[in-house]
Amino acid sequence: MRASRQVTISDVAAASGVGVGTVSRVLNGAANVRDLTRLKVLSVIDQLGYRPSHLAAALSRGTARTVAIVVPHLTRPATVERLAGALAVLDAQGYDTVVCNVEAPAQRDHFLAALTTRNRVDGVIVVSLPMNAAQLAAFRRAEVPLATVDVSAPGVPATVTDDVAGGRLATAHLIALGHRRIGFIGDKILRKEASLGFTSSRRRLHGYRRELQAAGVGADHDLVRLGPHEPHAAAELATELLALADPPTAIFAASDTQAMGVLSAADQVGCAVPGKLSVIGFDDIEAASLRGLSTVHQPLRLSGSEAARRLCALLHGQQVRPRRQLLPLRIVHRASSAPPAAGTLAAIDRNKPILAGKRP
Amino acid sequence: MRASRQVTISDVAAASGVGVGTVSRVLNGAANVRDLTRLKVLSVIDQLGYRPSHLAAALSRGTARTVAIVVPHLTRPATVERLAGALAVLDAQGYDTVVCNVEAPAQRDHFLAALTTRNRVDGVIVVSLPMNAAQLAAFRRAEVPLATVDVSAPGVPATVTDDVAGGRLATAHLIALGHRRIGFIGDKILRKEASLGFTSSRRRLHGYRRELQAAGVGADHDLVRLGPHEPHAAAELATELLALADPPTAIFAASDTQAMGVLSAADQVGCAVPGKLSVIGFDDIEAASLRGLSTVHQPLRLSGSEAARRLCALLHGQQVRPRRQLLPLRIVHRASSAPPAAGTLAAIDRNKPILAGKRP
DNA sequence: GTGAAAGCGCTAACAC
DNA sequence: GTGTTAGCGCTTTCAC
Repeated sequence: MRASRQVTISDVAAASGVGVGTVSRVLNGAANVRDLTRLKVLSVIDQLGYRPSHLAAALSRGTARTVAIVVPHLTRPATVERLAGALAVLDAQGYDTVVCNVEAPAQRDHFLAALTTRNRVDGVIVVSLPMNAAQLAAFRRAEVPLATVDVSAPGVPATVTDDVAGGRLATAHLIALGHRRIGFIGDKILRKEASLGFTSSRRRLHGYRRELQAAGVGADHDLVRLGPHEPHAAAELATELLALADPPTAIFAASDTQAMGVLSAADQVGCAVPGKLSVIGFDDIEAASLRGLSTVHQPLRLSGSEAARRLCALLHGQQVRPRRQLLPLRIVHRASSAPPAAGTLAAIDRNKPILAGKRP
Repeated sequence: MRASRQVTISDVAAASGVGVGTVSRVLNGAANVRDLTRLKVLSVIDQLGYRPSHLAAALSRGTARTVAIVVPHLTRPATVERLAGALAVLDAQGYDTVVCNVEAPAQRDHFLAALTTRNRVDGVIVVSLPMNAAQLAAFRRAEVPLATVDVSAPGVPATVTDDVAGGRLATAHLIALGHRRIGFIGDKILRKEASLGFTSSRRRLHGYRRELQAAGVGADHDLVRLGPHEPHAAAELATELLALADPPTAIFAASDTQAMGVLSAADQVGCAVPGKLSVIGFDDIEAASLRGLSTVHQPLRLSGSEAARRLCALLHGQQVRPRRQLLPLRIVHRASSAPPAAGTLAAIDRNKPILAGKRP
């Protein structure tokens, strides 16, 4: 048909005077091949410039040795850190990794649907994105193993942290320092169709409220501000908070990204950190250490690599246990948080004991 | 052989009372199928729960509709921005994208070699990584189309900026503000085996030197400091510079990441920016705008999307022209750069005219 | 508009 | 150890 065909495994077999099976064994490093035969085959491969077809091998084998990872907002530092963790493991295990960057719900649904195509990928890691029942069912039907990071789904191995506990940790840190008026800045909750459905900010807010309550600190609804995830948006909200008649002495931002915005807002309005305002974030991205931001550390990279490791186990037919893997959280106390200024402290009741037991 | 086989296209064909060819046409949305036939086939597909095999289709078609992108240091903001740009285009064009994150030379060589396997990927985008002649030859032999970002190779479509010009731009900006003692902080040049071979920092340094010379400003060798790319390393170098008997009044950092380190070092030693020290970076990553860092803007996201667009053109058999696509650079003047303090200015010759024409 | 048949290039099971 | 062979599940001519 075609003028000059590609060199195939049978060409190599013919030229080496062996069968295709033997060539395949050489190619795949199977043990049972005589050294002499191997050398002969190898030299013919070289002479003929033979290059195996990845696709043909994959079809024959029945697996592409490829994994997909679906991540929202790839460019966010926390996301890319997780991605890097997963890639490192997948790579070491010999899997190609297809990255699906999701910026909108439609995209998420598109990817999730496409990945259940048979033989497309051996497994999928889903990061932070809640899946609906239909999507989960599709994966189950397609028998495409799934592992998640930062989100749970029934029957799916998940690598998560306790965001509620993290919210409490952050809040407790500020309370322990003596703060009583503590603001919260997090993600705005959008209507379902427009949103990717992240839950971490909401859960951290929940932790914040619980901890305030547990400490007997009255919650001021006005100190909770929600907006887009971008630092600039967080900066605006922080500016509002600082302009209040009775401004907070500390702000807990639901992510380091947003905390960066708070820091820059404080800078802008000449509010000293931590002198007049303490700030704590969440995640412990690289920028946090550089700017001396106190934060709740979560092992981002590890979350990616653990999910990958667990997916690989699944692909090897092994059991994954526990189903829900809980990664630890801890406070990292840096320069952005300190006891409130004396003048502010004067306003609070020094005799009331601060609830203990939650300190980092 | 196996107890219950997967549903294949011929099962669908049989159940629909048509040939496999017709089913294939329906699957691929070919025009020449009667509506009634199409509906029938579609309903059978649904009934049988048939899911096409991606691999089989790919082998038969001869292409995996997959592209690989090889990026160094994925987690760096500039890198991930480029990646996101490329992914968006590749995605829209219907390609899966395999991401290869390179952190060390051995990994780079491994990926580059693996990607020339036949039928593995339809094309490859290489970011920032210089390739040697053997690697380029391998791609040519394998007929795997290549496009590069931020690095050039003979015969390969490249999407780049003029880093030397960028270095001059940054330096000219500082000179125009009145600075004469201008420090430079960039990447240390490692021995070849240990290094990924990035050239941008070196080229920006070159631009810095050229511009100083063109402006008739004497270059002080002691003001040029090279180290690891990490902000902390840059911070250390900046601290050294600021501790000099005759410290610089401005620092040009070869990347925003390093500039962040400079900013935090200045903060640390109580050196006001831009009061006592002006700082300019390079890249214009998101953090730069947040921190008010003056910088040389380069269109990072665009560089990724353009390379992807050009690779796609190549894959469609189209010519790509010009071979070397030069993306524009421009100064973004923010709060971190300003004229030097009066006391410092006094030391320089006010009568000597500042070379003009290079201002942003 | 549709069916039949010839690959695509490999892996793996089995026989020797 | 090594050769033989039967798939893997599609796409794509080419007739009709």
